[in-house]
Amino acid sequence: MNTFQRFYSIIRRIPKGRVATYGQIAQLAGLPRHARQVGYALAALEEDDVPWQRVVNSKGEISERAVPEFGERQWSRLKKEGISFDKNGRIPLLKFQWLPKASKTR
DNA sequence: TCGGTGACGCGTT
DNA sequence: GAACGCGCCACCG
Repeated sequence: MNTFQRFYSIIRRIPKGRVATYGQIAQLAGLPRHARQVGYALAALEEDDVPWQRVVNSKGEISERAVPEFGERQWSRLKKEGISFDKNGRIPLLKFQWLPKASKTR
């Protein structure tokens, strides 16, 4: 299993209505400080079986990228999952961040 | 092999 | 809080 797939498997565990940060994904994958690689992995993502929209940066914002169109799609998907944004366009992590240990089931 | 780039994050100023 | 600097590493020319 390569690095990317490790990240993908973690991301697939994020429950609907919750979000996780890049750094968090890296840490859960056993690779602390590899947040950047997580972003790179998502950029190279093709499959649609990974809830990439649930991954945001440490400030709770949707990271900017080459094609703004994807950012808007991410925003609408999260909105549809019940996640709300504050007036700064950020997600209140204290309320929506996924906490693996707190979420039972293994 | 080398250097630039990139969905990032954290400590320092 | 904003601006910097640096660590990290896969990918590409």
